[in-house]
Amino acid sequence: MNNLRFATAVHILVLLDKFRGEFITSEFIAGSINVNPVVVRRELKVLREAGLVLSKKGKEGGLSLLKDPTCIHMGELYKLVNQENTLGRMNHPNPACPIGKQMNSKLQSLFYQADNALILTLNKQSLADFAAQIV
Amino acid sequence: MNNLRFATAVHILVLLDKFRGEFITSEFIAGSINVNPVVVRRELKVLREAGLVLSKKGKEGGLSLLKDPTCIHMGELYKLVNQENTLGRMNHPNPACPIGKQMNSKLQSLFYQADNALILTLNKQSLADFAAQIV
DNA sequence: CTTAATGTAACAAAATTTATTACATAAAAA
DNA sequence: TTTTTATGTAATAAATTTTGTTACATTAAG
Repeated sequence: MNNLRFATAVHILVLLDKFRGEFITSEFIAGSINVNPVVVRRELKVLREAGLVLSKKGKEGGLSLLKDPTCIHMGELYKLVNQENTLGRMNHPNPACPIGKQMNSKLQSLFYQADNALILTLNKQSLADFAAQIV
Repeated sequence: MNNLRFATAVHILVLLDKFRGEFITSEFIAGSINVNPVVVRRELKVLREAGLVLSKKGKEGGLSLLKDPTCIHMGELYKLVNQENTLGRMNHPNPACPIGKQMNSKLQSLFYQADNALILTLNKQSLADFAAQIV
């Protein structure tokens, strides 16, 4: 997760929360985040497909928050934008090594536990909670 | 953390644990992990500087576990190999945007909380615990 | 019909990560 | 003392991932 996706997704959702009821453009969002609009649209696709966001095409179109921000939890969002293991990738150990060949199955369960614990922690905070910190 | 560093560090330490008392070479470790020996030595540098590992140069040299494996905790190890935020990087929002300009300080504290929770979870498991799963 | 928006593919550029080569240094053993 | 075998690390190359950009199809309001 050495990327900007979580930060970008949160930023998008906070803006949508602050402009609840209205439609704002990806251009506007991109201007606030300071990235290319296409990057924003790519992230919006994920949010839309997860049912968090509504998009309206054409003139007077734009984006709008679809789901209740008190029901959008940060862990859920993290899972959405990060499909990989939080603790990173795994090697492909030498199958001829009796120790190495057992490594990945044990790492996998450690990674799984860690991901779950992280998501549970993040789920304690909703988008509404987070956005409320921003005046 | 979209890299192999944590998996690599754990693998190294498990091998050192299994060969406790002996010196094993970075070449041997690399052979088990299936990576270049230089990658292993780079990681060993971090482990050595943190006092986990002892290295002996020259003929008959190699690596050996220095610290008691029941006192090496996974969270500590994770911190060692991952200096960045677990939840990723942050954008550089437009300072002219009243919402955007507040984003990073709030994200920073969320990131901090998440990192702490993750490390606490990982610290419940020691190297000894982890290695014991591997016969 | 014009205008202004999303949606996406295709490609380019940048940044990060891993692999490799080369060689200095150290220490044991012949 | 010389040879052998290790670590340590710099420098560079290659691969992969991430982000940026361009282009254009599609959609809908006015």
